[in-house]
Amino acid sequence: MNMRNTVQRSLVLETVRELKCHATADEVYQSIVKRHPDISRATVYRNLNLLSDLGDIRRREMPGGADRYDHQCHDHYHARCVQCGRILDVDMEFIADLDQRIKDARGFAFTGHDIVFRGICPECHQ
Amino acid sequence: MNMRNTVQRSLVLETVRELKCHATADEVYQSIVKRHPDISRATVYRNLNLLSDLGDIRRREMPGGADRYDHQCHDHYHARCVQCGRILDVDMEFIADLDQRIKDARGFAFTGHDIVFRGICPECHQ
DNA sequence: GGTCTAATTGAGATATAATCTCAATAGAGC
DNA sequence: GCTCTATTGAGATTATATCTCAATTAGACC
Repeated sequence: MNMRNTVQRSLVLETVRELKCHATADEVYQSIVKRHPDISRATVYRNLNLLSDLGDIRRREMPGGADRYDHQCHDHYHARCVQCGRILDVDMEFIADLDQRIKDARGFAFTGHDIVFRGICPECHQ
Repeated sequence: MNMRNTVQRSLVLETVRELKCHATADEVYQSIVKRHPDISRATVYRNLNLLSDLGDIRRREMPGGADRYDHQCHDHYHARCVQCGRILDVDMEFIADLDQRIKDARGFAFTGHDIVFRGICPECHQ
């Protein structure tokens, strides 16, 4: 399977990088469609998936909301405002050995973990 | 606003308790509809929300999947099989002071956190 | 540059999760 | 039993994401 460089694929990658953090697929689409009105949502979704698989960007599945796409691929934690849904990076060291603290894995083969803090963001509690 | 005891509300609560752990709204609905074919999905969703607000059950929003409803209301962590989507409880002490380790809260008022481990469950890696 | 071929795209249908609308129903207080 | 209004059922709607398939096009080869 020979991968091709397409205008659309480049646009998706550039846009995720430009939007900096935690853009949803729809935000990426809305941003691209302003300059390229013919791009299809399906193309945006397809390329977000492909670029995530390639490791160029990282998909962050969020509890209670749409998936986010992050130009930062390193492991880090997030906070979500329960009022507006905004996602912020959390400034905290990554706990690499957290799964070692599990007392009984019951045959589960762990590959990673996510921590999402809940709270109210400054904008929301006025 | 006087809350009423309805057959449907009782069924939803009982069913979440019977299904023990992590049932999705659809699983609750499918379970009830066998004996009460006239119940509406909307009623199940409405009551799951109401009972969660009352604290009788607890909603667990899961990254990459439907919300789960838990008869156990205490804080604990979960693991999700990235192949089949199954959710399991994790046997690990709850880290009550985790949000104290955040270096810069940037005005965020934290109310809690969720940890979801990723991995492959025993059934899936055969 | 022209041709070939399969990867990719766009448009729209489909799937899934959840909520909303509104007329009909039925708890609960009297 | 009567009344009031919370609640329900049916179906429409919204949001998120994927799938289908014919048309397009990137890249290889000449």
